Amino acid sequence: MNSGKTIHRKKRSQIVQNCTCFNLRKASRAVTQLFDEALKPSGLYATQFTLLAAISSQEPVTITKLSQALVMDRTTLTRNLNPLQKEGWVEVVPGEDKRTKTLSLTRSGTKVLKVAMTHWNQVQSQVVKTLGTGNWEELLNILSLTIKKLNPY
Amino acid sequence: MNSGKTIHRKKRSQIVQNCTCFNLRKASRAVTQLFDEALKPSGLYATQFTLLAAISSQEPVTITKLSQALVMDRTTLTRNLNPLQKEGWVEVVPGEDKRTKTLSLTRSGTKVLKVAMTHWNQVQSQVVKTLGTGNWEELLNILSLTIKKLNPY
DNA sequence: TCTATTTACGTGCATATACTCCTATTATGA
DNA sequence: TCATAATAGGAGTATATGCACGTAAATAGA
Repeated sequence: MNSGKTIHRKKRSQIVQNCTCFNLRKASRAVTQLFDEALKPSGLYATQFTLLAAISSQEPVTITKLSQALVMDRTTLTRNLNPLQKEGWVEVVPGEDKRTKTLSLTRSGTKVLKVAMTHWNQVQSQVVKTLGTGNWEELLNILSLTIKKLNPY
Repeated sequence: MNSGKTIHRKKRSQIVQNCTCFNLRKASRAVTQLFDEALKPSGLYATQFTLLAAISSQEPVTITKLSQALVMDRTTLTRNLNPLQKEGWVEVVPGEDKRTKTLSLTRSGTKVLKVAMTHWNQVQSQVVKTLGTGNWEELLNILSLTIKKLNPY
């Protein structure tokens, strides 16, 4: 026989197990830890690798525009740029519209990105292999759908 | 005809688009923003709601054990507990093993969790509806698989 | 033209995340 | 028993995230 408390405990356990937000964040933590570890030799965190690659593929790009592409708050992007600027990997210059700032990679930023890509390829392949190609494709597809449907921007 | 630079740009764009880590984090940001907004009336962030619910379903539980269940670094959990302790929602007491600390909800913690559950139910339902039930189930399943296969703990 | 609004961005503040190094307690095994 | 190893946890440091509020530049409209 179950006490009322036990029933509530089970209920709350179900909530945690079913929470879309919790499961996404949990999976993010697991995968981020893998990528951070794999990218260590390059001196980049996973987030920083993403930023450099995104800038590389869109430069010159303004802060607001890039932040929307990344589904990231504008101010978060600004702060995430700081360590990259300190390292001399990203150049931030005023745009033609004096309100804006445009981002681009420096030569040294391009270099570190190139090194990081080797390690990225390895860990990405490892993840695809571990999940199985079919599962990985399903994951990416459903994440894209989720972003598309729930993205506030 | 494409220049070498254009080709590289496309390549890097593909990398960002296909990166497992980037897509998971991006989706996490989108969904977390939704849940944070929905839970605002309760005074909880999404992460804090998760923590309270997890403690509620496992109390009394030690820090290390809970951190493993959440796929979260032990020290991260310790720090995430601080605001919850300050608010008087979580009680931290030494365990029988004097090295450990056991976590449990206070009466006030149980109360705020109950209020938050109402809002959680709403936003969770909204997400399921927006994605479509089938897609949502697929998302949860593939996230579970990902966590299971890639979880370092 | 000139004012009001919109847009782009930064800062202060708070929480989230994890690595490294450290202490205290428990367990092990010679 | 006692020294050593293993375990649980905390503090310092750094990055990641986003809200509220404020400033400067561009735009719209009278």
